[in-house]
Amino acid sequence: MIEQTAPGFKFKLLHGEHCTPRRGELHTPHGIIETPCFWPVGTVGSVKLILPDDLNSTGAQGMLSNTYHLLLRPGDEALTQLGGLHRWGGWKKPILTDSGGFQVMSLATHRKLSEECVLFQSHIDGSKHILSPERSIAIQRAIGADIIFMLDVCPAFEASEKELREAHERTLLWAIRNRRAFAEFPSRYGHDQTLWAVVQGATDLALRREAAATLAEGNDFGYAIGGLAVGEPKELMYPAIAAVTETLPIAAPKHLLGVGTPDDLLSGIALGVDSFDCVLPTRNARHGIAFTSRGIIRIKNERYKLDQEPLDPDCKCACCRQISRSFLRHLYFASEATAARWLTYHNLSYYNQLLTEARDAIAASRFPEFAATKRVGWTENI
RNA sequence: GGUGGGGUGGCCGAGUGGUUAAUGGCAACAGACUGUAAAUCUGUCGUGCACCGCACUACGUAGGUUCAAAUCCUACCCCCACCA
Repeated sequence: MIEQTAPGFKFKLLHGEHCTPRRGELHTPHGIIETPCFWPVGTVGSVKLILPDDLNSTGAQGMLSNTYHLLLRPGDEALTQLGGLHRWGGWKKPILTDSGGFQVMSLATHRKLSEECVLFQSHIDGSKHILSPERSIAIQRAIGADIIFMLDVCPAFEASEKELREAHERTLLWAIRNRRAFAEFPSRYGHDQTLWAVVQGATDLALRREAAATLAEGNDFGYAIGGLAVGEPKELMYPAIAAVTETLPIAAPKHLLGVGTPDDLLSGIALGVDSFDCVLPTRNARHGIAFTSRGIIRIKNERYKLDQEPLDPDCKCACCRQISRSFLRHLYFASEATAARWLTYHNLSYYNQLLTEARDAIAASRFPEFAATKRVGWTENI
């Protein structure tokens, strides 16, 4: 069995040592995560609309939060005084934090990028905040996340060749500073943290391999694949993922940032990805979309007006056990917050059920067959 | 009975002679969303069709003035307020 350790952490590959898909266990100071797994996104320290207990019952094993947003408020000083996010936010399972690298892209109009750092102008009050590899590590230390990511530069899909190259090179240079800062700044709350590198390179396979190979020399505990699902066609996304997972060390856990749809997860798993995070199940829930084993349901659509079926007859979640599509539609149009809450709860439950089944399928060496039966694309569930 | 105000597309509500099939908002219908500036945003929304265009019907009702009217005039109907 392949296993790698770091203070407070262990990643055990239970299946897929020399091939994909992989089935594993990621031991963290806040519990063991069965991989492949999905991390729901709680940008400001909380998954929107969902209480920690409910998040727990969706089957979520961890939560991803965000450095930039928590820097703006409450700020790292307050976080330190409050004892870190685990203590402050009530979520006791593992926490993963994005470094703020995504905001380099998503908030491109609010930042200035230099060789040294990113200067953000707050989208909330216009105040200025510097995010450098050192600052990002310091803030993630203050948050107390189990897994923290290196500050990277995430290029936009439309980025020019030159911008792409710069983002790639800066990400590699910053990796060194990220590691140094991680070594210099101690963890704060008596539990260990682990630093993962972020691989960029857009859909350029050579660039991806180069980034992965260079970063691998740093012997980081885990790796994240960034800069995908930002608008590029899927035919380009999947090879980019493969280029990275093939190049990185087998023993290291690999996270695919910001992906994706249920089908993307199945594809990612097949390519050797161990974990995912994405806003899709939560954001789309608020926008009236449910993911189901038979396709998506746009609950606003008229055809669900008198539909007494549950969202997904095969789903075991509390929503599918208790209320119908028509009632959800009614709640949605009545602008009841519970509509979005039910849908968020269902979507997260659905994602986690899918991954639980995927892990079982991997363990039973029948993942390809399993995945084939689960792919639904973006077809509508009627 | 008198005086004043008002009747606009499913609803509310702008518009007081000419780029008006008629601003907005709501409702309705459809779509987008992938490390969350998003419980947000976009499109359609009188009818018909050969539907990036054309035709028809529309601003209480009926007439009238005018090259041109939701907008001006007359009558009538209805609603609201106040006064008798």
